[in-house]
Amino acid sequence: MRLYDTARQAVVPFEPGPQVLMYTCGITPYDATHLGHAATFIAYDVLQRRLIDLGHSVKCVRNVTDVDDPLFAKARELGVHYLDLAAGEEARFERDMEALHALPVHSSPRASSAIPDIRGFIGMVLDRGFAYESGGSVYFDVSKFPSFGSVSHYSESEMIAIARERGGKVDDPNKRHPLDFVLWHPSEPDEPSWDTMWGPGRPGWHIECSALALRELGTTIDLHGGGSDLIFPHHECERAQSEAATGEPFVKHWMHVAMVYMNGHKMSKSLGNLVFVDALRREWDPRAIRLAIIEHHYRLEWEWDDTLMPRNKARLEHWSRGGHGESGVVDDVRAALDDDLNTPAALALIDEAAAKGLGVHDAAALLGVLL
RNA sequence: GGCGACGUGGCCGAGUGGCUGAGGCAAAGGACUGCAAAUCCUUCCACAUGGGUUCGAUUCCCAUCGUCGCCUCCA
Repeated sequence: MRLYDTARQAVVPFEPGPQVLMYTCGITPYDATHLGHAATFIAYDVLQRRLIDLGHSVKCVRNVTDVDDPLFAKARELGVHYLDLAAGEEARFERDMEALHALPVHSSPRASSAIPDIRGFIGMVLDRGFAYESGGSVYFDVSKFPSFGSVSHYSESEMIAIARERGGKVDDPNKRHPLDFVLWHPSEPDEPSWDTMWGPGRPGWHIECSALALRELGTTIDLHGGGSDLIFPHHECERAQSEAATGEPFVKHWMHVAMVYMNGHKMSKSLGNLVFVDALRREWDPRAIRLAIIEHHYRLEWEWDDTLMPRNKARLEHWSRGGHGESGVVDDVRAALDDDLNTPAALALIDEAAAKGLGVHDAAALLGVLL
């Protein structure tokens, strides 16, 4: 199968061994799952299904970021403990994913479960000389890592210029280099804090994924994913610290899922242009929601609009009318998926077969849609 | 500013180096109806702009313009 690799900026063969090690960045559970989240994880679900269909076993880890600023802020606002908020939202996310018929992932480790791993991981980075302590924080030393930027393809001078332009942490006097990022930093008074040999505090944003990937999957993983908004800085920093810690390649293949738009803008909480999965599935068959998502190619940005659900409800009914006899379209669907996960083409093939009155149950099942 | 994506008829949205071009919605006309709705039939309308490559481009390349995204909150 061929997939686009963000780091190589090209569609390249993706030919993992019998067991595929896969890590996708999950959610920060402080609010309901919206279409953008669903689209991301459904894309990886379709990938997983095809890999299993090809005979692989897939070990997919999807973390839950339950130690993070937006979660603390929301918990503060609601007056609840951040872990209570996280547990509730995580459960809601799981229900949404289950309703959309997503395969269960191998594990969904929480950042809060990884503090000992993070401590050890930071120790590794420090021991190998890629990080330094300063002012109660531990920073990654970007100057020691020349290939910083090779995932996102920003040059160092560009990143510095941007950082300087935006102000903020560039001028942090504890930093040696403006692009150095935090591995560990002191907590605010009302934030959780853990003791370490370099001082009390909490993990930096990127470190949990590196520590969890190492803990659950080992030094080198086959495929790492997430939303395209995570490419920089998150995945750039993650790769740097992981390779610094282990000395081994971190990720063989980077796969990012494009953003979903609504009313011409990226679906985001600040704009309020959100469609929540739990609200949507009160009104529509979850299979139709899945179809509405995979009607789009994972790598292209797309816009949510009101015609999507009626159209895909009709599509679902159309497909269901065929008999159980198989049409031979399954192999065409496989070929479409192997071509950079071309789900729009796969749907078109099935539409066509269904229009001829052929059975498309197996082909639909390959996409995670049980008729 | 850097990087990236995109720009197809009123709207959404496939697709292809060659009589130019799915499908859906909308609209118009007709059939049907007591009148409508629904349904069915028919019709209308497009490949951002300028170059280049080519026998020939909407499709490939370059530039321009435009829209949008990312740039340490974000799937």
